Amino acid sequence: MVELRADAQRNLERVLDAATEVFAASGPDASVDEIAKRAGVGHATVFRRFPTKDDLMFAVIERRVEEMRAIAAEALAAEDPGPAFFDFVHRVAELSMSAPGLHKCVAHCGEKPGAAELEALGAKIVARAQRAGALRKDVKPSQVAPFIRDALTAAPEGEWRRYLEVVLDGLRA
Amino acid sequence: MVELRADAQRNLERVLDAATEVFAASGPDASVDEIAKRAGVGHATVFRRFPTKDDLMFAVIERRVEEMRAIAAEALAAEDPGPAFFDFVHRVAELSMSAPGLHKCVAHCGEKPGAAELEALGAKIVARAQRAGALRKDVKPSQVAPFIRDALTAAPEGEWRRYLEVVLDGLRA
DNA sequence: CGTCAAACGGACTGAGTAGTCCGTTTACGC
DNA sequence: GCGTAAACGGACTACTCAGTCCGTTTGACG
Repeated sequence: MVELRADAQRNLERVLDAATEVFAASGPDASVDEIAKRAGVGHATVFRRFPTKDDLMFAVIERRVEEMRAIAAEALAAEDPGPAFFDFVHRVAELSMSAPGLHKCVAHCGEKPGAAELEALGAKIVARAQRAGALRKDVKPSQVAPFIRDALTAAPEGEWRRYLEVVLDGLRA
Repeated sequence: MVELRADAQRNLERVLDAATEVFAASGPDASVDEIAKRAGVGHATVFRRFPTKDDLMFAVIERRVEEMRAIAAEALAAEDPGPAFFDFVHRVAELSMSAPGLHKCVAHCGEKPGAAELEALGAKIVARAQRAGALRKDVKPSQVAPFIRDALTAAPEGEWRRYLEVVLDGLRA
């Protein structure tokens, strides 16, 4: 990726945006044609940047992970660890629950780009909030993320926000 | 279904068995060809009994529901309501967790044949166990099934048995 | 401008799959 | 056995979709 002509760059972004929307809505079975159409390009253009559909899916996920990493960094930089933790969880939950199709995509391409780092950042945020006395200290920081994830995936359609509040209340000091 | 020639009857059973296996393993994306091959018949034979793939999927689910209904009836007939409840839950959990692909099939064909009756039977079993003093009485019988289902679907790969025990312990009087 | 490589996209290929057709085989009653 | 309707299954159609090809367009740069 040495340089990219202006039109190519623009189309690349359009394709990624469209792919995110479509995969988020329809999961990994969405067709490349539909994505190309929504992006306003021919589907050959999609395949020029992403040799296979899986590569495209991978790129979409990577981008989403990057967003989450940014939110995590923000939370780590915030001055008040307690509220920072709760805000972080809410934002990440909102982001990931707004795109149920992407969960299936992640499952589809077993690779989880950057998942480990994200997990580690989450643990740091938890530990910081615990030290600040905002969270109970008898749970391991690394266990909080899976715990919340489980609660979200188990939540019945449209009820995940309530579930999340219950879980968060349970974690408060 | 007035009468069925002996060979037709045999093939019908083979098809249903094969479809159950294949759908359980690969979910709703499994191809009719594969099912037919596993059943040892041509795929036209499958389509003769089940005009569409969805009809076949529906039949497979119906059959599974029937199995569960039988287990529920047994639990209701048992003399000791407490153990009957726990045994019922274990057997149903084992049955449904042994076929993860079928969950996706159920989701695929929105129709859930007999789900309501099954739910009602479950509630009866719970209520009976509560009256016998084996279960805590501060949960509504109708809430127990969804609760357990959530725990199972949320369980990480291969950990569902542990999760189930925790949940069941929580329900004991 | 004029040039040219980069980028484009419509048309094509090939694989897979749901569902149909029809000539052949087989169970079953007589 | 024999005749026949039921059942069978290989071949066929129609369609979708991932991925390729190639003739045309366009942005960048002198």
